[in-house]
Amino acid sequence: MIKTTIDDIAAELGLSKSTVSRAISGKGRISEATRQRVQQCIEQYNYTPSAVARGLAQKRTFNIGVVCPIDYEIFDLQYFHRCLHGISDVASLGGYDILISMIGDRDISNLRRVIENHKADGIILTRTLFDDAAAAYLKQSGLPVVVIGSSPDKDLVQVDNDHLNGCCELTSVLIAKGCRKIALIGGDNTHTVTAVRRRGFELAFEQMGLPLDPSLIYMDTQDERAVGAALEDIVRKKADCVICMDEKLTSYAVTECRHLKIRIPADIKMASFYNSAFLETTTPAITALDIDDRKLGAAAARHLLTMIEGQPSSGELLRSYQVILRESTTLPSAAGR
Amino acid sequence: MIKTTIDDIAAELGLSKSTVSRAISGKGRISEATRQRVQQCIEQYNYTPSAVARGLAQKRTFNIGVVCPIDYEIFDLQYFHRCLHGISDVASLGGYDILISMIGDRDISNLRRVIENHKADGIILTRTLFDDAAAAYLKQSGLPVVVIGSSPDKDLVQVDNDHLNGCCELTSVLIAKGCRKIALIGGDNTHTVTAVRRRGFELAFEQMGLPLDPSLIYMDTQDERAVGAALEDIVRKKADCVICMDEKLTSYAVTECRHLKIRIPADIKMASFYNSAFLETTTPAITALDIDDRKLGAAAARHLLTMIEGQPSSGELLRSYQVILRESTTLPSAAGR
DNA sequence: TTGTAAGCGTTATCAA
DNA sequence: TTGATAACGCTTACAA
Repeated sequence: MIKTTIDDIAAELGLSKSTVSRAISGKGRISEATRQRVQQCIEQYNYTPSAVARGLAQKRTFNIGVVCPIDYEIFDLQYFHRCLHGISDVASLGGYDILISMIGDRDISNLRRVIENHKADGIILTRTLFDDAAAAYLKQSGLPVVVIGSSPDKDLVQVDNDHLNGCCELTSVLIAKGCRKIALIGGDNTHTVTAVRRRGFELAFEQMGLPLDPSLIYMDTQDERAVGAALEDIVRKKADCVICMDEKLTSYAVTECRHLKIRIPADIKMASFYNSAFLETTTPAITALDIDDRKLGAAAARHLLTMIEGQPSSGELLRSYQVILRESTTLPSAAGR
Repeated sequence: MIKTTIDDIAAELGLSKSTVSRAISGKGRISEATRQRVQQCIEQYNYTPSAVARGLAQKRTFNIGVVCPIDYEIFDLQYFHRCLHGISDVASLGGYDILISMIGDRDISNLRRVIENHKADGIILTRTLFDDAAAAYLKQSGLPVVVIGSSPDKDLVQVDNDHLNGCCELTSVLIAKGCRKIALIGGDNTHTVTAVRRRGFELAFEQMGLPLDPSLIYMDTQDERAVGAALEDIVRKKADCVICMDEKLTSYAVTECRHLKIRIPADIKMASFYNSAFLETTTPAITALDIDDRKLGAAAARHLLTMIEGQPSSGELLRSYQVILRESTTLPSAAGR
């Protein structure tokens, strides 16, 4: 089963291969008659052009690279998968495929190989860290790069959800519901989004002109134990609400409340700055900020393709979030159920 | 920043590009002296060969395609991610990169594009369905294909964990612990693994020479409601143990038990045919069959690379599973905690 | 509108 | 051991 090439088609039709090429790509003037003939012959012979050859001729690969951190946990994976979905939608529209590079925190060899071998026309980073080895490497590579999330490096094109205003909005809603002593449990300090979420939280208090008790902010609480300790402290301080920065922390907090016999929302209200399926099925369901990760991925891919075409891009801040209110923050009066 | 090519290196060194090519690839006889000179020059100029050009010359892409079902749920994603990790390990050793095709149940256009444009040298399928559109398409494509899991199509090279014996072993352990009325809750009937797991369950009874009550087998219970209904039925029939086929079903079952005030393991024991981090943190921790997905991915990639090199492969059945006993199946006598 | 021919950056064949 | 030279399959000036 030897592959048919553009020469075969040209020979069969008695045309030159440049004519066939033009008929396929639609570039350059071509009579409608021959274009039809070519089209028909192509289908008959089941001819499909080689992307490799085309790539060599056009100095392109028609691949976009997506970096997948090897240390992604179960919760991150859903985010990643949805981003990928959006990226894939846009990429395939442009005739691009997706090349995945799995990288560790320090070992970015898979990414290097892709860049060095010129196997992708651009790269998307689905998260950024402070002191990000991948981001630093990509920057000096000169290839078009889009990061999803906010990178400390403002030279990189960024596509992000407006976490600042989203978190501010959710916090404001809780304040409006009467919460005054709101605690915040924050995760990984090396992730840039952590800082933004904290800022959004603080912003809500500033906008409402309310005092904020800094001792109610718990940062870098990564594991179950840390969350448990924070929660005990929070209860001791008689906070009326606790917000966790992501669904992992929230799940820890819910479990911990169960252990400590703290009732949600009767004893304390709870909310999450990142929604997930888990939060709607748990008892009680948890109020959360919902973000459309697929849109985020699609936007990133769109910007990357633009840059690959040679046009500049300045990134984008998407407003595709919404506050979803659930039982965990119902008012005391309505907490009869 | 114009890319340096093999010609530049050749010119700089006063060699022909074929010599340089040989020095790099190591193929053909070359004096150690020139090989060193070339090596040094390459590093100095920071030259890296174009994979596209090499691909065209060798009629290869150095990509392996991995199919990612778009409908993967949160639980599947962890399995997929670990497979991918193993695939990536082996692929990068062979100088290959990973091309991801996201496909729907029926819409395999992203996969088709990869195949038609000849963008991958082989494909790995991480799951198979009965009546699998992707598998059928790949088969007729003629490209090397490895499926992870057991496909009904025996023409496809399969790499799988030995679910049959694994599930049989877990079931046997439970029987040995004194369980007699063991119920089985099974998931998606369109997934081939579902049938294998059921068979392993039955096998344990046959091997022990014990009767099996078919009415305790609940198949195709996909959602929470179905699991809940099954569980109520199971309790009514006074089963002493229930095995769920995967961690999603198990999580549903645990939640349902909580609602129904059924205590695990005091009232009923519980186990899962697929382990996950979730099962060790839940209360109580759930006995499960642990499978090394990363090894599975690595094995699949190894077989695929072999096939790409032109050698035949007959697949592999890995025994990398282990039964992990946890609280959910402790004996009544020890259930004091 | 179509054809010719020169790339694109490698590898492979065959001489030297 | 090295060097010409012809592929590999496609695109794209430039010519006809």
